[in-house]
Amino acid sequence: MPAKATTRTRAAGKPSGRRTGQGALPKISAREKLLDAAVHVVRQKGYAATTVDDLCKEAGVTKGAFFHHFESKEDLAVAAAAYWSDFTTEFFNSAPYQQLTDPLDRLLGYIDFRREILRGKIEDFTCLLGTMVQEAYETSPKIRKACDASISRHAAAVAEDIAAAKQLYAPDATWSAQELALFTQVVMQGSFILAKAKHGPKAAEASILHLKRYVECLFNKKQGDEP
Amino acid sequence: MPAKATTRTRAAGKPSGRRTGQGALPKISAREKLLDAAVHVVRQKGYAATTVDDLCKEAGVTKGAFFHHFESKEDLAVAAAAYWSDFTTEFFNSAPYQQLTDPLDRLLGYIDFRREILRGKIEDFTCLLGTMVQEAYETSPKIRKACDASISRHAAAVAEDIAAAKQLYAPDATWSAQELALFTQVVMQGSFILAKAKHGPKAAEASILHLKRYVECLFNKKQGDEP
DNA sequence: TGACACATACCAACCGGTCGGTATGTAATA
DNA sequence: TATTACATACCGACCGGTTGGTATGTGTCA
Repeated sequence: MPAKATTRTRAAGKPSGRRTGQGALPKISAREKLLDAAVHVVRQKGYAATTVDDLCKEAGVTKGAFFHHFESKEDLAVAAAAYWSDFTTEFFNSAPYQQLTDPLDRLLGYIDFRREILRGKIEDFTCLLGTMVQEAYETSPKIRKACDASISRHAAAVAEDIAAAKQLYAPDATWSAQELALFTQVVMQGSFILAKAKHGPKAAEASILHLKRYVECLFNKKQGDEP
Repeated sequence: MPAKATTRTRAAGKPSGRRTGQGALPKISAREKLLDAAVHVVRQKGYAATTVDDLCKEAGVTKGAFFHHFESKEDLAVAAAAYWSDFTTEFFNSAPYQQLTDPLDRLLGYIDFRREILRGKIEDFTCLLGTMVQEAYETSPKIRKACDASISRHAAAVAEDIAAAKQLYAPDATWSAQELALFTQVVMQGSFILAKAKHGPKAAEASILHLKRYVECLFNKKQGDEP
């Protein structure tokens, strides 16, 4: 029952554009509904296999609305990458590990957190950017660049903590914070592919644990076993 | 003129089935030409975006030939996964690092080798399986299973060396050879995604170097810096 | 009243797959 | 050896449904 209520809140069809200011239902535009739909459907079926009609159906809008807000399917993909980037930035910024004061704790907390959120359906925890760039890197430069920008943005945020931790605990190490941050993203993206191949998150979780152990190794932490 | 001659040799229509035993031209069937085409085109455009006509054109055969050898596009994808698996198995089995006698040397040689072959066009060094499973894990169970089987086959080969190295140099370690082998594949697959996003292999190379450093760490090797 | 945010109706190109047919090879029979 | 019978490999025109995209209508709000 709570589930149904939650869904209805912003899903169902007709009386969509009600109430501008007052109290409830801040109104969700067709544009945002389509972006939400893209985030869900593309992660499930892939970009090329997702049709404009699929997205309209999922969003509960018509094709007219789609092409009113987006020039093309490719245009929507670019917008979805930015939308996803904003969403995940907010998501990780408000995650519990951000409260930790030590940058190395925060980094390890980030890695733990990424492992912990591997729950539920695969299309709900995998990454939109990795999915899209894998398909479109060659055929659509715009999508490729949008995905690159969003991945790099997230990596840069991780790199900040890495750089701070390095200055504190391993100032003379030869590796760079930038590259290590990208390596964390490599492990995440690779984990998603393994999760898809094996239809479950187990191998992905184990891989992220390996990543954690590696980071601890780089910072000369003792082999702390705490799953 | 040589170009035309070369193309004619195995492409053009009529006198296809010549010479059974004698000297030259062992004859390449339409089936194999289509599998080769799939390996190339799917890695470039993705599975869903690759049309049957694309593959026929690339292979220089007609649609009739396609559906004579394969029941469907999905059927070809499954066959291509096995074809790819056979090809890569042979490829890695005959790689130079296999000559090394120490299993840990062989493992590190494998990782170096995987980094070294990140050359040329992206679609020529990325993995068909990762590309296909990313798109089809949910929509095509057959393709998903075929990709899983081929990835697992390769991982199992890597796991053999890891297990042997572990017995020799780290018999009491808590990690399993199986999981570490899967982790190497996670790093490879993730590296390909980063290479696609950044349109170049640099970040991928750096990540595979991190993987090597991690393996050295697990085996208590000193930080050997030798790019 | 005009700009905006949609909905409806529609199209041409394209896609996976089918189908009738041909060319060539092969094995049995006479 | 010639004939028949059948199998394999392949061709390419064709089909119906789908796809991204367009043209046009309509209600709402400033």
